[in-house]
Amino acid sequence: MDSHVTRRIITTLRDERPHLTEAAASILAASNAQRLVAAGAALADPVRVQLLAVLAAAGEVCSCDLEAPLERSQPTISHHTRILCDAGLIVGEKRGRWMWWRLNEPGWRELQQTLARLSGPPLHIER
Amino acid sequence: MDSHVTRRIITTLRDERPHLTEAAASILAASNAQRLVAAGAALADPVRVQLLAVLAAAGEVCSCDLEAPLERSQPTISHHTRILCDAGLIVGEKRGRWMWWRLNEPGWRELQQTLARLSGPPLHIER
DNA sequence: ACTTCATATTGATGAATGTCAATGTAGTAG
DNA sequence: CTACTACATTGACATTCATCAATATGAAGT
Repeated sequence: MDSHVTRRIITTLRDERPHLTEAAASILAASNAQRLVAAGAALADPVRVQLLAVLAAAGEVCSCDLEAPLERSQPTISHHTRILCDAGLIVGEKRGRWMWWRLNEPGWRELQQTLARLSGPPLHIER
Repeated sequence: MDSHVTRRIITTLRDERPHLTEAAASILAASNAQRLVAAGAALADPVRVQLLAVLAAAGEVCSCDLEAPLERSQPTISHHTRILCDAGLIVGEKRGRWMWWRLNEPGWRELQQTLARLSGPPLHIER
């Protein structure tokens, strides 16, 4: 018998406790978890983190100007910008032949909210 | 020195533009970037994110009670807890033969500060 | 039209990663 | 000491990923 399992628990689950899965879902819905994983994967590479730092510093940078600071080939830069874009962390705008990238503030806000909810002071960030 | 770069283009780089690298470093130091990459890698797996959600919901859970909700073998659970622990997102305490895991609040705080700095606080977190 | 430049895509390759069975280690109880 | 339990580690395998060369797309200028 598994007896002692959890210590601090949400009131609704205190007695039941069969599936921590449900309690976890109440904190992090599946769709949010999925986006968080994508954001994590985007942040899981030093080149991409450096890329974000460059954008944070310069505000807006085109792809070709990323090759030098990141010391990667053009296809590799394109690969990384795509991953960051898909994760919602940056957005690109094509002007002429240049692709201008910048941080996507809404994406960052959502990420930080998800992390706040997870790391969670058991508070009500609640709508 | 201009230091505070804040987000919009820095005057010193507008014309010069040789090294975005330095401007990026002023926003995200190498050691912080490294920790961010580790945290990102830790969050880049759905099983680990689920594990974090379980801990967030239950407060403290031992390894053996993670196998069922995560639907993974014991070695795999051990593998994931190790990665999350190395990333500073969880901490474990051995009591008896059980390993009790919980979220590591300082680690989360640091991560959120790094993200806030990267995402371009319209503010002055300024040091 | 043609040329040039910036970017995206494809294909290939070596490296990293998630998974589990098998085994090792340590703590508890008998 | 022996047996059992919780967890960690090792080894092997399949998958994913980062990288670049080569090629394709597209946009602007001549």
